[in-house]
Amino acid sequence: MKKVLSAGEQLARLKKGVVEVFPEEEMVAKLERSVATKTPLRVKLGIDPTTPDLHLGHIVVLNKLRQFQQLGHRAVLIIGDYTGQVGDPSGQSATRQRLRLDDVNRNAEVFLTYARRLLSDGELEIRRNGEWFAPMSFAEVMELASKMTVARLLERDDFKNRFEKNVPISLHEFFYPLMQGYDSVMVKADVELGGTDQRYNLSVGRALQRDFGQEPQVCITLPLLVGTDGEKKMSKTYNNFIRVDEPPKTMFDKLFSIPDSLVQTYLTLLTDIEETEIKRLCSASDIREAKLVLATDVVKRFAGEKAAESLRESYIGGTIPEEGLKDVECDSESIWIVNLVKSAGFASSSSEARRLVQQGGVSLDGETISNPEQNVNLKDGMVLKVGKNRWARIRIKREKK
RNA sequence: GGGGAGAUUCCCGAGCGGUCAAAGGGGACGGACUGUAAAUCCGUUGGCGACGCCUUCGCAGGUUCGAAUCCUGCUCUCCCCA
Repeated sequence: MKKVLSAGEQLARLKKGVVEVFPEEEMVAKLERSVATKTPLRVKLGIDPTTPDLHLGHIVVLNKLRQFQQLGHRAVLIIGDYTGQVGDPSGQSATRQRLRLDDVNRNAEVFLTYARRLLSDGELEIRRNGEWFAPMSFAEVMELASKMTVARLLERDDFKNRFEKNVPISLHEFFYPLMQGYDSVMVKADVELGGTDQRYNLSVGRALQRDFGQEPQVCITLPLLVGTDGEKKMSKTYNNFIRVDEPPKTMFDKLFSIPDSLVQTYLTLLTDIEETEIKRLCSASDIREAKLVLATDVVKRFAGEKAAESLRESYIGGTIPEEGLKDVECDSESIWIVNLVKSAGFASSSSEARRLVQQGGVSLDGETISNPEQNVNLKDGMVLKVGKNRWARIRIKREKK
């Protein structure tokens, strides 16, 4: 392990990009004790695997968790296989559809794949909250429920609004914050991370830990990442997101194409680059340099150094990249252009593919194909480009034997 | 329980018997310009190997040569009164 930084230095690094550390005095105390006793802090992050569609917005908190690891602390990642079935009511104006355990488990696998790429294995503990919720008896559930009052639950706006507007609140939704808080008790968390929308849930964890005779955790909230449109929060519904499983080239291009006003935020929340360096990059006359750093750094996390560097160089040189493109398999060397675009997943219908071709948005190895009736001859390794930032590499599938 | 309004293509929203694949706006996508940014301009926005054909206007029937438009029933949503 590298040399241990002082509590003050650690705090300064950890505060980068965060909205709130509360209570901050307790954070300082915990860090000081950790340095003095050489004991890592247990830093909890709970994730409900409610969707297989992960985007960079989900990565912000993971990134912060990693920063804790880099300072020698222990990451405790909780997969909410039970809480996921309840559904977090935070920010919801109606009861969520409940998920089945199979779905939750499948989503969890996807999530873990990416989480492992970002976090280091060393100080990592992965727990599922079904581990303690599944075997609970009704009596134990009642015991837990007795720790919370209805008034405290109704303090939070989403519940209050629903209650006042007579929108139903199912009892199981009331349990959600309690469950999340109990997770903190079970893993004896020193710190818990979450988005700003998690403020209430995080504080319930503190209260419960105190009830169970533990030292309460410190809560850290992080901003919700703004989407590529620069306005609304990143979300699938607004179609302003960058998926984590995006082909590297696409991810690079999307990151490069974000509005200038967003560059500083993205660098702060998605990379480990220090604040002074970020300021310098963003105040430079040519902001493209900052975008280049951002795109390279983020892509490196997901696709590896080699692909990221290759993309960076191809961008600087204006050439077609060697690495990082999505592959499209074709079994014939001659194909109708419309079908090629469709099979690459760049159009959902022939009509749409035709339009793209007619509008001059489709090119093969840099040569624009404008006739939608055209059959093209393919060679293995050719690059298909659609629009400004959708690319794919052609792979001819050879029939064996 | 009583009374009223409405369900239109991704979203909002016109259309009220043929000229409707359905105005307009938003969004999205493509092109030009640029810095693969913003702004601006132009174009596209149901499907089909496609100048023709097929399927769309809550659901199911009916009237008509012809229906998103008229009639009947059903489902759902919203508002007012109790």
